[in-house]
Amino acid sequence: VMVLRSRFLDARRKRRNFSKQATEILNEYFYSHLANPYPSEEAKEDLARQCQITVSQVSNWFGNKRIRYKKNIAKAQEEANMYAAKKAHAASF
Amino acid sequence: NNVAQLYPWMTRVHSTTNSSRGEKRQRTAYTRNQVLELEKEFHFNRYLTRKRRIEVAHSLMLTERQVKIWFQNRRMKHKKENKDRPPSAQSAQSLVN
DNA sequence: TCGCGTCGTAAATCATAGGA
DNA sequence: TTCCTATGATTTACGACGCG
Repeated sequence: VMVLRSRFLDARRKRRNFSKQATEILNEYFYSHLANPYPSEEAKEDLARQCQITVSQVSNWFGNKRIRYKKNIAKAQEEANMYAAKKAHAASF
Repeated sequence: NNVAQLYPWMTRVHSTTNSSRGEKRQRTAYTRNQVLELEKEFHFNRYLTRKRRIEVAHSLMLTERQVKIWFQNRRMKHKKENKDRPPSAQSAQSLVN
């Protein structure tokens, strides 16, 4: 279909991936709250500060993460196990 | 070993608008013209009267519900733009001295 | 009880970033 | 450079809850 959408005036084009550290912080929170990965407004604000991004971006990240996790449970679980192992290792010190 | 489990949030929640099997929820993409007209209307007034909503819905081939929801979403978008956005004026707030 | 408002999110889709 | 997938943002559509 002719998606001759307004390819102009779209902030999405200036998108930049988050820094590796930011993604790491978000993933650690996500996997350490896997039973209920819905950060409160306050938690989002904390994450936003730590990651140097906006609260909206934190919300977008969690929304995308949840949906994509569901899209491929198997693959996502590998990552989940990885973070669990990492956490366990860190706790052993 | 495998710490990941199937928590309730991981289950589909929207499957279908109603009735029987057939999954896959479809998200209709409004045409450029529909969005253009809706934006014009929004610029005119952020809230629609029942009467105006019916007129707009009919002229754009949308349901009243779709128009109502479009306006609700549009208002939220507007709010977000004027919130996360305005670091314009004075970003000086971190003057802890 | 209706009916429309906000808020937070689901799910699909868009648009580009980034890497082989 | 050319694909192709990963990723962040935006767009429809609801559910939950508030208020008049």
